[in-house]
Amino acid sequence: MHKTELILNTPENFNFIRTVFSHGWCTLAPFRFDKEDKTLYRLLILNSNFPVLCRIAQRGKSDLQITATHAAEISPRQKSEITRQVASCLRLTEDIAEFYNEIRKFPKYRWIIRIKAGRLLRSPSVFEDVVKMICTTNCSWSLTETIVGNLVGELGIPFDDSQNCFPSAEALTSTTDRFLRKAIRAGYRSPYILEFAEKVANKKIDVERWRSPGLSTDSLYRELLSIKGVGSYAAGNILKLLGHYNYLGLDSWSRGEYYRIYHKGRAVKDQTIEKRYRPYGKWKGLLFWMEMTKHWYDHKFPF
DNA sequence: GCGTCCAGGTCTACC
DNA sequence: GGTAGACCTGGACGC
Repeated sequence: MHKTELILNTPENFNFIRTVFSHGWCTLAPFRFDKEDKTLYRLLILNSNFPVLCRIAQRGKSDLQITATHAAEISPRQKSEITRQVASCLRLTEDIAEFYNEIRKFPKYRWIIRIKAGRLLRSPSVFEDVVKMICTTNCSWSLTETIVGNLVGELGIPFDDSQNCFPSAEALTSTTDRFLRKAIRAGYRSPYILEFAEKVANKKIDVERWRSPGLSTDSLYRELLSIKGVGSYAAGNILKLLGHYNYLGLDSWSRGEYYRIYHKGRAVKDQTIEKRYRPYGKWKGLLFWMEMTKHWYDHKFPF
């Protein structure tokens, strides 16, 4: 195996741990976080079929150190592709300052600026984020981990005996509904995953384009809802990973947190929740998520 | 050990 | 546009 050391500069308002722990993605394969060493591990794919294991850790105040392990020498272009993918996962190029400027007007939310939170970890590809989001619907987190772990273990390109990359759309289309149900345990989500993978593999939709700047949030939301298995919860949260925060993406967990924080556990209509966050405009989805997960930062990350 | 309920929803049919 | 019922799985819970 070959090793390559890379340095990634980070913005002043970036916090590595807050970003890794922004939601549960860091526990889903092929992400892995070592809490002892405060190190994020991630398998990346270069040139469609060349796996690279990245060990990502804080180095000093404003740098990340990436230790890439790979089976053959890599070119300068491949090195820059590694840093590009890691930067994209950690949202390093996203201008979070605009969000901070907006919430600075509200003293109760200044804690977000103080701890440099607000960047949400995402996958190297939109395809992976969408598949994973479908796998979070209507089930426990442990089942999501099982389904994603099985997808990676059964269909991903192997890096070594114990670690695989996230499978491509093409790899998923080579399977069957029965395989996804029985071997992957994806249940009724199986035809949804298969249909989405087929659309991507056959280039009927170009989901990676969704990360392009300047796209209309509402048209992206409608496009997401047209994917079978993606409803308002999934679409709202996929949008957050695309850098659009206009939708709350409510689910039973976040509703429960809202009821607990604002209504002593009593259920209220979704419209009531929407109304509370309306003043925050295009940032309301991000602000909602930060507020519902504040206790993770105060106490302990639950995953 | 077994049955029931429900969890970080969505789809379809029906009104 | 609103609602009811079906849908996979697996862990928690009561008996």
